[in-house]
Amino acid sequence: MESSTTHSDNTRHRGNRHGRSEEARQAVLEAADDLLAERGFAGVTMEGIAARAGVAKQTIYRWWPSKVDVLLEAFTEDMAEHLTPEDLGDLGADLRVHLARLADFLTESDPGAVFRALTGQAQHDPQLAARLRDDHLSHQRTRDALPLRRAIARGDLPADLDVDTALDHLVGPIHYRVLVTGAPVPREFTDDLVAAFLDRHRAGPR
Amino acid sequence: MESSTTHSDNTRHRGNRHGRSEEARQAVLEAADDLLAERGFAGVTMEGIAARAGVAKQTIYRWWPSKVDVLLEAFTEDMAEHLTPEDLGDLGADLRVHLARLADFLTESDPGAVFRALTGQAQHDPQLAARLRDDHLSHQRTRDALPLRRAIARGDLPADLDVDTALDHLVGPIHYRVLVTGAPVPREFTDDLVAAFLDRHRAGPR
Amino acid sequence: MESSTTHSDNTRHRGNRHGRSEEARQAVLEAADDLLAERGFAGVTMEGIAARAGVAKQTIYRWWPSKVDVLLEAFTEDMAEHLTPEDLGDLGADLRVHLARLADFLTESDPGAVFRALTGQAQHDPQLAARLRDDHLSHQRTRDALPLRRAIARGDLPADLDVDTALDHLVGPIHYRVLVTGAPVPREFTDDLVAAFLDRHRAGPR
Amino acid sequence: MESSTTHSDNTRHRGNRHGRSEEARQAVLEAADDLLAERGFAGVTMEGIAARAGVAKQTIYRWWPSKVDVLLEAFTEDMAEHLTPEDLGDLGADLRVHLARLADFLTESDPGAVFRALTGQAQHDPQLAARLRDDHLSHQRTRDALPLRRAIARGDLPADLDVDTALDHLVGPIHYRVLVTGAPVPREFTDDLVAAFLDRHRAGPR
DNA sequence: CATTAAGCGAGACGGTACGTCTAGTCTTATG
DNA sequence: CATAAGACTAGACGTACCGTCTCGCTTAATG
Repeated sequence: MESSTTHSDNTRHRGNRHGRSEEARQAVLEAADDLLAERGFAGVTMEGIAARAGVAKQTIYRWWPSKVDVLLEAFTEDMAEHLTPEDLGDLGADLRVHLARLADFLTESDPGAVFRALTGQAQHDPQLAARLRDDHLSHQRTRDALPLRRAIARGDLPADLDVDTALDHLVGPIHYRVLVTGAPVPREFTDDLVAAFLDRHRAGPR
Repeated sequence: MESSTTHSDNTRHRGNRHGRSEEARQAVLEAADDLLAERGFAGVTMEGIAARAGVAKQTIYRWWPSKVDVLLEAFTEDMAEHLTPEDLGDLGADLRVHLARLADFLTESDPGAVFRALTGQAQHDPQLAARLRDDHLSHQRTRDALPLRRAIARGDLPADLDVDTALDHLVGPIHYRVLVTGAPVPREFTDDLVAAFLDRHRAGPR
Repeated sequence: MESSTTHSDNTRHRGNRHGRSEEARQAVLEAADDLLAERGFAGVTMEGIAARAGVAKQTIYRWWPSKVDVLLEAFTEDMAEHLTPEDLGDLGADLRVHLARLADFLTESDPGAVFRALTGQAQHDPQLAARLRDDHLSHQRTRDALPLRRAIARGDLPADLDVDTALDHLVGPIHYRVLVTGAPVPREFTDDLVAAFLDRHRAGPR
Repeated sequence: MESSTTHSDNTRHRGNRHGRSEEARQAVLEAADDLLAERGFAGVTMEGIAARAGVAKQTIYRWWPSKVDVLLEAFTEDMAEHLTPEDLGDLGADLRVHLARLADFLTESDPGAVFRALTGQAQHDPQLAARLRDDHLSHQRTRDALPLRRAIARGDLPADLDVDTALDHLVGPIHYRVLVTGAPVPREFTDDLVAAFLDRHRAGPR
């Protein structure tokens, strides 16, 4: 939350040679988030963000190339702490909790809505798609994989498990419902995904 | 002015008391398709379609409410015959072939690109999402389900199988790769999906 | 005042394939005039004209390249009938009346204010200067010369009079006061200009 | 870095408690002049001057209220020595030389171009008009009047001559050509103005 | 000789207007 | 009566300057 200003007094600067105004930055990110929530992606415009944030358009263009960059930063800031799976010491429990939280994040939360919008826009914009993958998705997949890696370390899963493919089987159907069919993603659905995964990979060898 | 219309009368009407011009309709659909292929979704504009099709904007608005409707109709027309699973008499074979064709359709084909664009846009537009589901997705899911229903009829799958959930497990990871991670979807991946499904549901009765 | 529409009913069209909207044209010209009168040249902006005229900016740009073109057209329309010297049959009387009216036009009238603004702007813009000269000034000088030409025809002035130079002597000091010194241009001043001219050119030969 | 500062200390201060930086002042004036010459009045912007002069915008605003003030100062500095009529002891000769130099100044010189631009801008800005009159024009008119006043003192012109009006007759047509018609102002034209003046005012007493 | 205060370059800020683009509506003449 | 043509209102786009505001540096007179 502490921007890279050199001084550390309580007086908030409003933009000068030390760098940008943290105040303006926050106002822009919040305005973008609010507009997305209230009016949808098409309702997020540079003019709208500027007006709502009480900021000049040029200030937005100075720091963000486009409105998706604003949303991307807002998104990154919002989630950060979210969606890191707990370590309950049990693969099944870890996965059940994590997938349920993932489903909830994607379908219910505000940052989840931003994610859906950005993923939608990424279908039209390969550069955005790449940025989403590099800046966000790769980290999330690393977090998603934690329960599997811990289970492998414990010997609860075979050491040669194809983790990437396993993740796709686990989270793919959730994203599919969210992005394509629009069907709800209840706890039974995520639990069943975990059950299918455990059936195959843990029951087999034992 | 000579477009590839399907009918072959020598007298081409251009819109009059006989009803709408098939010529104009085809020109619009093709122009929209071409623009999507050449310049991406943002490059598809009503003005652009009209200019390219040699058609007045009003003519487009008369028959289609928005540009996504044009794309939707072009898409529907294009796919129709695609993606109806064959009946080889064997569940595993049916699914393997079908999922491989689905993956190929989504990642390689022109209508697949339209589908990705429309699904992307549907994230911003709930009405489009509903229309996509009603006009297209529901039919596709019915087709996707055919191998499962045949297997149930044959007794190769339990009668109480939750077909919807099963479909989500089968096609969800494919869509996830296509829409989210951008990873390729090779034959091994789709075959593995089928293997996981068969392990779980056919091994049981054995 | 009758624009070049082909039909002649009383129904005012609002822009279609027959051509532009006369309604919009008039609204733009009036708005520009009003703004110049109320807020000065800097207060005349494309956005301001559009807002005041209840017209889209694009409509202005469609027909006029810049705000000075709008003012130029407004000016041309406004003056037309003005400043054609009467024929009283007497050189002195003709000139005295005409110069007095010219002075009044330049210092008091609304179109005179537009003329001053345009002439001011022409100092920054050679193209505007050329257009002002070609479209307006040359015609005005032809009108200004009428009394002289009639006097020559009557034999009241020598046939070899340098009319251009004579005009400069007559109207130059008036413009100088208006544009440079800002001094008032009373009737005595214009009458004196005429007296000086007559002293030299008519009194001499006789 | 070597600018033409008037003081000649070896240590050039760059602005401190002793007062403003002469270096910065000169750089600003030169930059404004250069921009006017190269890009016209519209090309003279505060940002442009600052960038070209290597000076902060604030420094300009600290000393000049607007860009026309910068130009006005540059202009005043440039002309000063120009356009003071010589005393040849003969009214006709004095006037002929002076008007020719005036015409040349207005049409050919760099400061003449600045004068035209400022006079143009003054049509849009009454405050600038007043300042131009007070700071510059009044002095110039005093200088212009010198030959007349000397002739009056010598008895070559009537003591009750209306000097102001006489000046308007002499220099008005020149300014009119420069500012309005754009016609050239050759020596014959200025000589003829003098001839007309002498005819009227010197011939009388004869 | 350290302090202090003014001028400086730098540059971010809230704004306004620019000129362009596309959306979606409307009107008319043609076939 | 559907069409091509195209003018219309509306509003977002991204850019250029405006004039204001810190900020940290430099510098010379003051204490």
